[in-house]
Amino acid sequence: MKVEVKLNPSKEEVIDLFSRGLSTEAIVTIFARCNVSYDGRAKSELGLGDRVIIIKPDGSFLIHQKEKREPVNWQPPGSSVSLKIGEDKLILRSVRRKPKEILEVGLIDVYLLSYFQAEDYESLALMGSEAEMADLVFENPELIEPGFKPIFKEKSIRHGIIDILGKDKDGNIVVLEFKRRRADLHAVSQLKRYVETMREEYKNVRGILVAPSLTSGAKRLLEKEGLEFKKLTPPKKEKSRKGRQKTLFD
Amino acid sequence: MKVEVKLNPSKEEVIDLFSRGLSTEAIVTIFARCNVSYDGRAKSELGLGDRVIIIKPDGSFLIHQKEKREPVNWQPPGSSVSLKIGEDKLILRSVRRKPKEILEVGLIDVYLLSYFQAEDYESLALMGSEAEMADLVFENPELIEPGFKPIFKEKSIRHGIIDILGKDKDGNIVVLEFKRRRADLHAVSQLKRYVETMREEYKNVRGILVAPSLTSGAKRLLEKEGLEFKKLTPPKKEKSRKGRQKTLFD
DNA sequence: TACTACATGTCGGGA
DNA sequence: TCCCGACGTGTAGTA
Repeated sequence: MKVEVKLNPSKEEVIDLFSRGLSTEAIVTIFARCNVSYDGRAKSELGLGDRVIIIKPDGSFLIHQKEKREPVNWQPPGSSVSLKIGEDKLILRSVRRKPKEILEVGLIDVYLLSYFQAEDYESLALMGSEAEMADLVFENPELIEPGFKPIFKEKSIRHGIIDILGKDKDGNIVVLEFKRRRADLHAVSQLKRYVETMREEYKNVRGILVAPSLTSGAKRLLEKEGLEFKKLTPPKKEKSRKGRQKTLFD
Repeated sequence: MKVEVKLNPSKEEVIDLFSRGLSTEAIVTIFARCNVSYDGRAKSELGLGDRVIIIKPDGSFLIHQKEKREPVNWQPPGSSVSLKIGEDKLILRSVRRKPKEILEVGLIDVYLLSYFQAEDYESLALMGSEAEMADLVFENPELIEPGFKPIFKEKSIRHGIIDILGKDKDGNIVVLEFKRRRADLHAVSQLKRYVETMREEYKNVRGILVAPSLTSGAKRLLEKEGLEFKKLTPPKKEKSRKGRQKTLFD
């Protein structure tokens, strides 16, 4: 049986179903009225309300309110969960070792408890990352400018890691920084850091920010610093593989 | 009835329960074998497997595999969901308008479908943020050094926003940048950007990175740039309120 | 483990 | 709306 579910379970049924879910490497999902305390890197309190609680077999622990993409509280993979019997309620507790973090959920009223023995051997194939932009340029340097020659990819230097380091047709050293989305001040600062580091050792160092667009502030700073911009949108091509996956959109 | 649930629902039952869940502003949760296609800012494909799907009344759409804190695919709040009848399967589709993004889930086998009319009027009270560090220093400037006088908080300048801008006992301008956790290269670059912007107009500008600690690289860059470090850990004090919330830890 | 940087980041605040 | 920066960011890759 892949799924077990109990509506309005008693305390004993919660304990039973929860422990069976845990031991069978299932995803445990709980709909409950609860309050939540967290203490770790920060500290938080959440008063009573109805939430969806998900506990994954890898220790991930999610508490979702009825809005937003983000869980209101959580614990990352590797955390250890336990269910304790409090005075008048059950308490779910998840502990992370390093850094030490404790999440406690007071289960005031459990509306539903379920577990799901999910079988999943697939992982996501994503297209359009910054890495793919850099790969594309490394293979097709003329996308930057005629005569550009990439030399290093992911080149570690004193104060960071340069996406692509190369030379232009005049022998200038060129630092490329890629952004898959509109580049902001942060991106310019990053490029500037790499360029300044290279200039400690070399003359004639150019810095080019490669992105689909720039924020107004990024453009301002880029120009002030004498850095350059090259418009390029990340490719959404599938990486060449033997068996091509058909998509739902086909 | 707050919760409705159906094990191994038929197509018709999926359609019925799903639409009732949507119309009642409930959180809809589905355990299913599915495949997923996404196209928008990036593009992705996910082959067949068992996942937990959550659709919130604000349009948030989450697809969780059995590992990790992060959903493998998602749609943010404001997206519009619909359920279509495909040739041999149901297809869940969520559309975001701007930027245009489409998420499609092919429901091969629905093990469980439920909805949960969650009532929740509470929001998270979090302690230990960077903003609280800055507030603390604004109230207690001597935490930085004797004679420090904070003047502006969240001061917008040409290339960014300075956390705290003030003067030291000798009349030097002081830029403070706060990090609630170990500060890295990025943090130093950020501080350097603010300091350089201020130096366009003023002499004697100091920059101090205020954080619990520094990465090795951050320390290296900070020293090279003549910037300073002040160790400070974010406070986890509750903001003063009338009714103090008792925690589960009490 | 620490460091570095990406992310379909998400989210909130301010102009 | 865009811009800017924080986030208990999480996550992957690498030394």
